[in-house]
Amino acid sequence: MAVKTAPLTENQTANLADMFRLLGDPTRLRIVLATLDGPLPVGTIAAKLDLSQSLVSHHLRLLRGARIVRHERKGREVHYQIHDHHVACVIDDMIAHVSEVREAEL
Amino acid sequence: MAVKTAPLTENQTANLADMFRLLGDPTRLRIVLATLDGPLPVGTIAAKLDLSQSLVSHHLRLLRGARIVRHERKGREVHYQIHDHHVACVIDDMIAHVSEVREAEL
DNA sequence: TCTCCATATGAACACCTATTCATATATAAG
DNA sequence: CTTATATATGAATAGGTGTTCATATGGAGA
Repeated sequence: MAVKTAPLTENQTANLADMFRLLGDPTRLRIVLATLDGPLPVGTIAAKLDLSQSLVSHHLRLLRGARIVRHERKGREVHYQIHDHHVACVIDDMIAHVSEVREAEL
Repeated sequence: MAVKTAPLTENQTANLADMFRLLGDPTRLRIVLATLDGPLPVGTIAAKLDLSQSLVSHHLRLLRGARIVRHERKGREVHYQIHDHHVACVIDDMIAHVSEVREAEL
């Protein structure tokens, strides 16, 4: 199936690149992957990934700004989860692609 | 639909991040988007996007290494196109996501 | 109020990388 | 072999950013 590609505006291209760029850092990507499992407080994410609380918070701020994750206060904690299932799909597709490439290599 | 996420190995996560990172640069993304239209020689891509030949070549090298694009010699020219339709799908999904987000904002 | 805990934020630095410029390689034609 | 065109490559640099450390903010309980 050929893909129809209507030309994107400059802003659309920039937004698109931003999304990819934010997912392009290994640490940040690990954080995003962690938020796929469900709403998790910042401290739990940091502990699970063995990262400093500050670093996780910095990254979550960026991810929040791009609407890759959503947050919700629960008492003193702030729980983060993937923003929507569309973002999750994009990530899953890329995982599938990477897997296929690896298979083709072997 | 909830997404089942089998934990990825360190290498898989790194590969995944690399794919996203390569698509995360605006200039490189524009080049990738251009290759969606079909096999194009380097010079044509450079001209169409108003970029230097050297810059385009550098980026194509990286994209080739990650199997995001494929190349084929045609006489003196080297034609580039998107590597496979799976990569095209990932990009289209992200475009759709960005579009949806923009709509939700207005 | 004060204290504790969880998270956010600001500044500073070190590293990475996108870009440019110059040059090399490769293919085709005379 | 020489010339011309198309692409690739190497080095150098300027700007961006991921990380750390220190500190601030904010909610919960006494």
